[in-house]
Amino acid sequence: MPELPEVETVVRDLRPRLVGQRIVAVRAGKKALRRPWTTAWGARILGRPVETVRRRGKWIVVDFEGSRCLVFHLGMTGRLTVHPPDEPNAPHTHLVFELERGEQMRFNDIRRFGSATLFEQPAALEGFFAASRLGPEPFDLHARYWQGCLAATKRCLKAVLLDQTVVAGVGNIYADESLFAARLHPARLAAAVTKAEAERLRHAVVQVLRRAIARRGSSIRNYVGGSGLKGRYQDAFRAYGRTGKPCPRCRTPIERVRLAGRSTHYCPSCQV
DNA sequence: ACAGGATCCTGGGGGC
DNA sequence: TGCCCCCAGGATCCTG
Repeated sequence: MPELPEVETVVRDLRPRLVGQRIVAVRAGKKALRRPWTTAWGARILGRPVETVRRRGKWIVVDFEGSRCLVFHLGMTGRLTVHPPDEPNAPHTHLVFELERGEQMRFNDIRRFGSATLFEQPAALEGFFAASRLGPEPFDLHARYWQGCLAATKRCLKAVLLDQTVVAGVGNIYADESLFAARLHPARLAAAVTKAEAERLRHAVVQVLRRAIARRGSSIRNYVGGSGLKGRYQDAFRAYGRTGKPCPRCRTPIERVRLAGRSTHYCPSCQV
């Protein structure tokens, strides 16, 4: 579910609620997440103040004083939210972190594609990102690197945008919205686009992501920010989920196809 | 090496 | 109402 704008919103919501606070208790449910939570990890983060809350791609990083960090991925249906202690746990709550002031940060995930992992050192986390070959942030995407990535693959544009080793943070919604904004057909062979088209797409991704962050991301079914608030960018979609509705540029009905295993929405007339 | 498909999971919606 | 099928903001493993 959550792509870069949603994850960024969670991070911004959590930051003022967590930084400077200590975790006084951790409780874990029984069901396994994507990467298994190790019971002993709870004890290793107790009593240390949270130093920073940050984002890398679709990953949420909570750094503690003294070098340990907790890293979350929200998968498709994950939520990381802060609640008053007397509020009952929603179904599918897998981890509860009790904060010293009494509130609780809860990790909830219906489909359990998400994960929570402890790293002992920042270097271990960097090693993990390096091992998974996590690509650069979209906002740091250099023109030559990007053009090189496009030129070096036989895949279509949609598949390249979804590839986290090329650029980190773009998912199905923002891939479609970026391609629409750049007026590029999602099935276009990446290696066949001109330099000008590649630049159009690079700028479109940044613009779409910034606008989505400004609206706190997109809430279609499960997503809420760290404060429990929904996003509003779903009301600004121009292609994603608009199958059969008129293209906001040329009124041609938006079409839907399957590309790179994912539903893909585009205007067959003005995306070329 | 690369690209595409299957797989992990649960729940909601549509059709019959 | 019930059942079955398809669909979903993602990443990883397996195959050809």
